[in-house]
Amino acid sequence: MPPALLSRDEVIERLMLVVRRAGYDGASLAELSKATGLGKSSLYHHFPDGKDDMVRAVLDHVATQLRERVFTPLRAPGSARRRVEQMVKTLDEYYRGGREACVLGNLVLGTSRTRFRRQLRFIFDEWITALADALVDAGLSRPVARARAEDAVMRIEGALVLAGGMDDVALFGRALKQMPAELLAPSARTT
Amino acid sequence: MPPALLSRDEVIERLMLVVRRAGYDGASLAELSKATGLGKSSLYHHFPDGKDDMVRAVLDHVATQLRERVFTPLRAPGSARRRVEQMVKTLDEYYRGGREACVLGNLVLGTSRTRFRRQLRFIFDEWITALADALVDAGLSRPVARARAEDAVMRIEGALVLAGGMDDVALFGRALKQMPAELLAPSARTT
DNA sequence: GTCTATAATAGGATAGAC
DNA sequence: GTCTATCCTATTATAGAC
Repeated sequence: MPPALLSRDEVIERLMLVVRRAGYDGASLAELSKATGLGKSSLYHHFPDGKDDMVRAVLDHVATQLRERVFTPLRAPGSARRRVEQMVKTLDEYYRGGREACVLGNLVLGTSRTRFRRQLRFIFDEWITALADALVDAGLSRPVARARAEDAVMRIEGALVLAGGMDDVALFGRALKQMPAELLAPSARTT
Repeated sequence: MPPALLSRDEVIERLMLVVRRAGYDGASLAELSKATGLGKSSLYHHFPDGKDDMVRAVLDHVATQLRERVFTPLRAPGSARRRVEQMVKTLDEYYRGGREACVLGNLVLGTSRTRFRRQLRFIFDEWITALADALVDAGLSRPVARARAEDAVMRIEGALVLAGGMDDVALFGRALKQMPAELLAPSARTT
């Protein structure tokens, strides 16, 4: 936002890095200020409603990024398996192999869930729907595809929590690795 | 702790209810005081190091409860399937069908992960190990049992996050329901 | 073992100069 | 659009009476 300094997107990107590490309750204005290089007053200039505004912007930004980097590629031409593998690769990079937490998960927990309910719900639903669409392309029935997509998002969130709790990023890597096969297995018993 | 009022365990139980809803960063002394009916000074009397002490006590309490209600039953005599189903039932009650968050997950996220690293890691590991032992009893190889147990804990944590984020507890119910079958399926492709 | 009172600090937010 | 200075409230923590 400052002419010659960071663009609005860059500012929001830095806010996002704080929020995904500390969550809503743990992200202080002091930290957000430090991370962006903007004084508190400058932050209020760009985000008049304070932290809530900033986090809303972060969620908008995350939604946009997910659309560009995950949802749209999931609907691109090419084999469904390729597209799912691409999603896994992108997530592995975004979460730095399990070392970084999820903004969404961090906002669901703590005291902030109700504050951002609509946005959170919408993003999760978009994600699940995009993934389910790819699985339908791969020949699965709509209900099976939806159930598996929900399961995949669950696992990703859970894998990040467990990898953080066990201090073992390998858990996240393994969960990601087996994801394409489990999502695309011929429909039978797995719901 | 107060003679004639709440026992120490009851106090800690109430602290736990606050922590699992608000997390470390979102749990203020004012709330913890209100939830226990003890003034701030009384809380400091029982937990001299303040919030950190309280949360450590909460984690000890959670570990004890899990041992009594989950880990020990997982190793009791009887069919492995029964024992896994019992775990699922207990978890469903504890998390109130997905309406309540997980203390552990809430402490992994936010800024508190490093503070309670050891305890978190230990509890998750105990849980996974107890579940894996039951699966070995059911005839699975040790590595398959371990991998599936990790996957189950992941799913539980992820299901709570996603159910919270989507505001749809049915997601949690479904995840739990299919858990016994997935854990106990004959070993083949599912790792 | 609990309380009231109080201190000390951090957090969120605003005013006004530049 | 950013800054310094300031305000107010909440938060953590302690002192000391009962």
